[in-house]
Amino acid sequence: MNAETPAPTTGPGTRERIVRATSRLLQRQGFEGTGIKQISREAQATLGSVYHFFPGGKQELAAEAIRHGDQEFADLLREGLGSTDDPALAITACTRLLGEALRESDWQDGCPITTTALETVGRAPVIEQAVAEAFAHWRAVVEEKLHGAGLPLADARDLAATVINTLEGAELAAQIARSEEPLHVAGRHLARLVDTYRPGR
Amino acid sequence: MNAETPAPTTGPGTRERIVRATSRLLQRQGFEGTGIKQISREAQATLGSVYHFFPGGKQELAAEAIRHGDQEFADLLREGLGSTDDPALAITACTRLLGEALRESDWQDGCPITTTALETVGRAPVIEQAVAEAFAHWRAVVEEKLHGAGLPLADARDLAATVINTLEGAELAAQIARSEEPLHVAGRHLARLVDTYRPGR
DNA sequence: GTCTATACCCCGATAGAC
DNA sequence: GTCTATCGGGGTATAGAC
Repeated sequence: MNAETPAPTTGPGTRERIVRATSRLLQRQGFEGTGIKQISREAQATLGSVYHFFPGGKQELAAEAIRHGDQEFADLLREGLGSTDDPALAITACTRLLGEALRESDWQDGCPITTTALETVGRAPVIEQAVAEAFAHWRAVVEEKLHGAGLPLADARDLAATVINTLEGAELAAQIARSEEPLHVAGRHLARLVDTYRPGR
Repeated sequence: MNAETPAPTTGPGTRERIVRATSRLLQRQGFEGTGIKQISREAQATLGSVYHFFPGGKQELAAEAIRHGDQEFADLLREGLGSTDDPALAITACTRLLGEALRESDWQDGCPITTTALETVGRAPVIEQAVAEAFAHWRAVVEEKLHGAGLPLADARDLAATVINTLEGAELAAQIARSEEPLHVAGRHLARLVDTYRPGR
């Protein structure tokens, strides 16, 4: 069923190096600010290889990179949410992880897909689709945590949306201010909000 | 003190047309996706005029456009916040205004500065400065409303940050989903959060 | 699958006439 | 202040050898 048969002892194959490099560049420079030549350079692949794997050009490549960023961010959410049973504390754990990653990258590595998402609203359907799926995925991860902790499904769903949206906004603010504080404040407020929906208070 | 002496009966002058066109284009296409030639075309000005008024080139022009968008967004916030004394209801009024504007523009006109802000993090100081001032301005507008409604100053300050950040994230989600719902959910959650800080409950 | 060369276009910025 | 012409470089994408 799987057509891929990579060599056993080598590192990531060409296709994967291209996707990874694209994901990182889109995160830091956005779609319009990133060139395919730059991608091929950073991925240590030739331009011919890029178009061999992604005949749809820059848009197809960006859509695949968005899916890569989707998984990356979901992994971070799962790590934070899995650190404790308490749903409110679990969310503040996420804000802490996000703040640390942001500081360590000198405030460069924010959400891996937001910049590209904004640049392509209403003008690149394949990318928009990948973006919409990523956000839905992240909301589902949070919703599952909140519902699993005893919150009614409808509340968990709405709260998950606001959790993701507030994390997005706070991460942007943290990048602009070059400070983890907006994320920490968001963590406290989200925890407080979630607690108002808890059965046992 | 003021060097400007515009003709009395004419419309906006060349400089202002350029700034307005730039602001709209940055809102919809971002910094890297917008060309100076396109700006001069839409502003009905020549390339020479653009560089006459903005010798610092694209960055200086973008910084000025950010300041324009700053005022625009602040005006919308003041309109929403001024619609009622109740601070929680005032915030939901803002989400309603944002949702209407978004829908009317076919989900194109989100926050006027976010895309450019993200694209230029850590790489264009004059733009970053204008962006930081805009966000501080918006937080101050919300903070004043909350403090004026009786919230302690420290609470009002922190809440204002989360209000702005959540509005940013919800607006992004609304553009992606092509739906006002994320903004409405954000409005309900923010109102609920603010209410937990109110003295009289 | 990988590589080079290249077609064709638009970019930001400048020069200098009017 | 306005306008046109142009410079040098980089953009996406393709062709075709190996």
